Amino acid sequence: MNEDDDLGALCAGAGRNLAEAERPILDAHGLSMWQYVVLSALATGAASSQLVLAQQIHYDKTRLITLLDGLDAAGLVSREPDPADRRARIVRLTLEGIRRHAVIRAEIRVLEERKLAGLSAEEQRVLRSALAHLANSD
Amino acid sequence: MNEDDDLGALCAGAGRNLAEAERPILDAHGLSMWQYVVLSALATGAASSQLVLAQQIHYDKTRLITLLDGLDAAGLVSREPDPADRRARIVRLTLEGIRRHAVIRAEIRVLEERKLAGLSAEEQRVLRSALAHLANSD
DNA sequence: TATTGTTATACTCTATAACTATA
DNA sequence: TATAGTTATAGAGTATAACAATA
Repeated sequence: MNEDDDLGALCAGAGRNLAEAERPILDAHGLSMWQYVVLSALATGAASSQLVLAQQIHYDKTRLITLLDGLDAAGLVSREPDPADRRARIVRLTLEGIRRHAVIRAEIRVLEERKLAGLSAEEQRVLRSALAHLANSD
Repeated sequence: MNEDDDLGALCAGAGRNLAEAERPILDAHGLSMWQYVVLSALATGAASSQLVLAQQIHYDKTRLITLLDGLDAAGLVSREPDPADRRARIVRLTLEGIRRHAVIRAEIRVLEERKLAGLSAEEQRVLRSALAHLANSD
């Protein structure tokens, strides 16, 4: 992976490296990457519907169902009908879901710090800022 | 996509954004993303075997075959037996492959510059350097 | 009539195993 | 015996269509 590669190739390489390193952590907790993505999304607040959650994480609404089934069975998320629109189901973390997500995230943060070793604090700040910029640019 | 998200999520978000923007360019040239990845890998020099090429781009050697079949049929790559080991086939870009890759890469670079607008030259340099570091870190 | 959640189905992508040829 | 390329098959992942409940 070379610095004058396409930007997309660089992002893909970094993302693959991180994903491979995170897999053992998620495996140890019995979660898939997508399930962890759901927990992370819900950690910032409940989703007003499953459709909204699916769009938020760029995932298919039909596939989200089995994903939530697993998290529900594990007691990590709850789905309750929205009183204001009983078609929709509000998805939120349970107390156990909050705790489990915090544990996994902490482990992943430790891993990230190891991966980022060698970069200055300023370089790390620019990296995060630039990636966020790219993710939201048109 | 928020700056204090997991680094993996940030890379995934930036990578998805770039990939979606690049798709129309590749579609216009009748190539898949993986086929472009092959052209890019070969642009830096011929691959001594298909197995080496597969490992280089983190792709399955069995899937690489149909990928190369397509590129071969399009006249963009050639596969010749290695005189030193006739089991292996040396893969290289044809003249047309070199030309086509250069054209596509130029279009992608223009796109990248648009995506990077808003970041200073120094920030862009740090971004590329940090991503290359992440892609190769243990 | 439109939308949410759901299920069922088809399709694509990826991984595994076995075969041929060379070494 | 081991390896490169290939093919065929099975499996996982993803997308599409149709249905029930509610708006």
